[in-house]
Amino acid sequence: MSATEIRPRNPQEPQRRSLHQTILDDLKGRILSGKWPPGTQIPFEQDLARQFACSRMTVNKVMTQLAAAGLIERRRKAGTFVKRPQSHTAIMTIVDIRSEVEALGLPYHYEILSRDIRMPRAAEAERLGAKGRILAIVCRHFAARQPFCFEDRLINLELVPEAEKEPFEILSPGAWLVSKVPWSDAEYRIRAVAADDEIAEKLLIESGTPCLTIKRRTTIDAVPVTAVNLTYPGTDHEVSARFTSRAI
Amino acid sequence: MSATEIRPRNPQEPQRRSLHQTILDDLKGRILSGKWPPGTQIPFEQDLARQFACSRMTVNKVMTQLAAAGLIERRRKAGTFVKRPQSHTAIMTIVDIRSEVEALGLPYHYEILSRDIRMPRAAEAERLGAKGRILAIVCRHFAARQPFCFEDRLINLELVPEAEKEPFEILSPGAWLVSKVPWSDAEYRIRAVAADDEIAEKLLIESGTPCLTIKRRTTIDAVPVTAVNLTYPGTDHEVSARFTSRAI
DNA sequence: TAGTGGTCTAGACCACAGC
DNA sequence: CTGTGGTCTAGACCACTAA
Repeated sequence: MSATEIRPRNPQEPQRRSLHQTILDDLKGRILSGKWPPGTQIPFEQDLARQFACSRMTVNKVMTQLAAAGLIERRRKAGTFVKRPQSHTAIMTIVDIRSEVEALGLPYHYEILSRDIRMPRAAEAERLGAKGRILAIVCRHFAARQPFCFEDRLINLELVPEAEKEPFEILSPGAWLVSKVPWSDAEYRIRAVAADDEIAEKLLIESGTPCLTIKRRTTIDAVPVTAVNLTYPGTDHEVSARFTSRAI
Repeated sequence: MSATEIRPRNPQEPQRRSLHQTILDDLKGRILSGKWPPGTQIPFEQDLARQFACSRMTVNKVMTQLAAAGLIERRRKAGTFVKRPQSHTAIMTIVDIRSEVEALGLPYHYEILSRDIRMPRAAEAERLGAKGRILAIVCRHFAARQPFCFEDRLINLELVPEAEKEPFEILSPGAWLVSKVPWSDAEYRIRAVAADDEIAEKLLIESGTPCLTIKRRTTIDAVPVTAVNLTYPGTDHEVSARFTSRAI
């Protein structure tokens, strides 16, 4: 009879999660973990359907979601590829207004003030949200020979052990991390502060000058990657952000 | 023959947009426009399938997307309903730290300092992004009898004409707008400033005190709704934001 | 218990971009 | 021209829950 045809799913597999979710989690995991770095070609729908023993429609639904989420890019005939994430700066941007005014080609450099590998102190462990070994870096960024940002960063060495050997000569720690961990979540806390003596000295301003501080904590799948405090001197720096009630 | 059965789509309708997109835009439009306010029950999948002359699977795909986007909420047996948007404060929160410290139940009030209906000046038209009549409101918010926010707001009367008659006695302009226009997009620009004389007077602080300013512009489908400048005195106020590399 | 959403299929046609 | 993604269907079974 056609009874067996009517029940296409295998009844002896109760499957807690939906097939959707299983496939989605699988593919998403490979992308977020970096196992499939940006540019990687993802198998064709037909192949995936065979691998997961399901219909192409089911795979297609997952791929549609991944594409809508911006994790992959699809082109007819060519195939499907892991997308390079638009960095957070696309939606959350630190604008240096003097830089804007002086247009392009401002000479930029930065210097590392200190670099330390250690177990975190209690406050640092709380700040980062992890208790394992950390890399603590303090540095200054300059634009047009003027200091424009003081950076105090903790990096979770258990998640990013390569950071231990990295000299950060070419890329600043932030830029290097973005290249290493392209997909991540971030929490921001922004406030105005009056410069204390240390900050004032480092940023060549007077104590009490208004500054903008940004505390950012970055995680990937809820695992802390890095925690950074950025201090921008004076009133010429601006954070811009954009929130959309979800594009579809 | 079964040839006609093999081609279920009507060939004389070339349809530029996919059926997906058409249905999605339709439903999305009714939700965003407020024609279907939060809580409204959306027709059942079967009914929608009949209305749009398509299969339930097609409708289901759209509904799944709307649900993933947070615009609707679905419950088995009960049906599908327009969701009340979690306000932007859920992802972008202005934290008053003294309020947190003093826990719940701080006495709150606010006062309107000025209220003006007029055509916008050039700078205001640019700030709002619209040239029609505006309602300009200046007000102060207090917590525990201390001023904690100075607000300077423009409202686009062409989009929200009801604001003209609204006394804002119960709800502050911001809260009132959220109730009127639940779904909107927002751009933020945040910076540290030194209080000028006017701000210092209004917030009962000394000139030059660091303050946090937030400029927010709110749009709905790219049409400006309101532009507001918020100034928080001192260093005890914090903006927190959260960015996720897109949840799926 | 009945009815809704949730999932899945096997197959079909189409549009488009690489080859 | 070939193969990929894009779309759509008619129907099936399942899971949950409100009534």
